[in-house]
Order: sequence, then structure tokens, then C-alpha cells
Amino acid sequence: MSTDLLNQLFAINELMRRDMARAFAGTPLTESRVAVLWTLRMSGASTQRDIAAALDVSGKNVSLLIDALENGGYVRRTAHPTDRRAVLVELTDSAEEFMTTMQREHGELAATLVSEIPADERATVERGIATITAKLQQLVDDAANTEDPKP
Amino acid sequence: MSTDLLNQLFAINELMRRDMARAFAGTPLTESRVAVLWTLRMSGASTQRDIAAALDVSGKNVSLLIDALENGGYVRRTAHPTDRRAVLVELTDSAEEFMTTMQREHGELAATLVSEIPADERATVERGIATITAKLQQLVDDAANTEDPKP
DNA sequence: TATTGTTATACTCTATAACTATA
DNA sequence: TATAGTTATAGAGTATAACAATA
Repeated sequence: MSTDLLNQLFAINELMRRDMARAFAGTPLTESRVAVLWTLRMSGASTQRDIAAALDVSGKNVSLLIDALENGGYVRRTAHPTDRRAVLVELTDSAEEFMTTMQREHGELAATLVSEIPADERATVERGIATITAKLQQLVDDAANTEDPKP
Repeated sequence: MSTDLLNQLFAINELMRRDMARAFAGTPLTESRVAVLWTLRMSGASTQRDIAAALDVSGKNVSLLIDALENGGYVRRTAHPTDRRAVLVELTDSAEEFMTTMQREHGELAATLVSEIPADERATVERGIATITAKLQQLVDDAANTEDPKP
């Protein structure tokens, strides 16, 4: 049975991607752009360098994503108060509203999924998923450290 | 707690992507190309149209992916026995070997992850994940049918 | 007429390298 | 000298539309 686990996880990946895509169909948003919005929602106003680090992508890439988001009215670039090289990127009011809606929908989706599991098994399943996530994180970190030894 | 569920699932997504990327670093393969190889591994020789349907991407996209894979020696285009418009795409011997290795590694990873869960909870957790996958699948299907009513 | 795959065109995501303005 | 962001260039994934060959 456990050989099926990765297939299940891959299926969940794919399904969540499709579900997300539906959530912002009709907007000029893409998955990557929404990832930027999530970062800003969680961390507040950030420099492009911070966003690049959080998303593990190049600075150039962030420039393009912010260009598109700024153009669509989702974020605004403002002067950094102390570092004149840097800009601060922040969500506009309408983007904050948009993220509030997405967050609510995520919560509803999670509740719907969990409600399918028998009540007395929910805690075990949630703990199991957390365990899997933690182990996977550890494996990926270890692999990264092996390839890229302490600088 | 259940509000964290989606975050866990998103984290698993991201981690599996990174782990996969490591698995074929150094090859000319990308995530999308490997997705094609998986499809061929599971379904055997397929037309490009079948691959496009399985991956839910455009025919043009499949053309490009197959071009790249053919160029790298992973797949081969052969004539369709009965339909002269179509081509059959199939894995080369070396690609079959490559996929065998990937499949074995997937199995090992799944076993490692599952072994972190207390033995007496494994069945419950695996069943819970399967339940979540099924429900998610159903929600996505329903949404697709609502937008795109039976033609 | 409908379908398979390709050509043509375009947008997005991604990266590296060089450059400008600032620290 | 080092860092933040942009310009320049390039590869990859994705889509739609038009077209050729074949069903």
C-alpha cells in the first residue's frame, strides 16, 4: 500500500494546482504571482531581495513578477526609508481584500476535506501528514547541505 | 488545527518538487518532460493526442516536449499502425531504465516517510490521505463540470 | 466534416551576466 | 568592495489560431 503514497501526494499536488487556478481565473494572476502575494501577506512590506529569498528565485524574476503585479494594481513600490537602493513592495487595499478571500476559501477547503475523515481519526491523520512533511523537509535539507557544503 | 492542513499540503508539494528536481539534475530533463515519461511508463506507447489529454496541455506543447525528449534520446516517434495522421511515442530502452530507477527511488522515499509514522497509525493515515485525495478530485471534477457543462 | 500534428505567434517563468546607483 | 534592482539575453512551458494530411 505504501507505494501508493507518493502517487496520492502527486495527485493532491495536481488537484490543488487546478483548484487554485480556478480561484483566480479571470484575473491577470498566475501561480507565481499569487505566490508573491502570499509572501507579502505573511511578511508585510518587503524588499524585492527578501521576496526573491523567500521564493528561492532570481532577482530578475522578482522584478518581472512585481512589474506585472504593479501593473495589475495588486502591489505598489515605495521608497525604502533608510536604503535608497532598495524599494519596499506592499499589497494594495484591493489585494489585501483578495488575499483575505483566498485565505477564507483555503480554510473552507481544508474544513471540507477534513470533514470527510471520521472524527475519531482526524487527529491521527493530521499528525501523520505533519510527520511526513517534517521528514520530507529534513531529507531535502540534508540533500541540499550535502551538495552545497557550508560556505 | 485543520486550517494548517493546506499549508502542510502546499509544503509537501514544494518539497517533492525540489526532491524530484534533484533526481534528474545533470540530465536535460525538466519536470514537464518527466511528466511525459511517467505517462508513457504507465500507459505504454501513446499518440501525442493521448499524452496531451493525460497531461491536460495543448497539442503544441506536447509537440515541443516530445521534440526535446526525442532529441535527448528518451523517446522515439514511430508510425501509427492504422492511423496515418498519428504517431506513436514510446520510451527508448535507456528511458525505461531511467524510469525503473525513478520508480524504485519513489518507493524507497514512500517507505522512508511512512516509517516515521507509528506502526499502529499507518493504516489510518494512509486511508485519510486517500480520502482527502478522493474528495479533492471530486471537488475539482464538479467545478469543471459546472463551468463546462456536458457538451 | 472532424481529427492529428505542425507552423506561427505570443506571454510567462526562470536563469546568468553586466550595469547603475547606492551602501 | 558589496548589495539592490534593472537591462540584456536566452531557454523552457504554456496557449490560441491557422494549416496540411488523413479519417
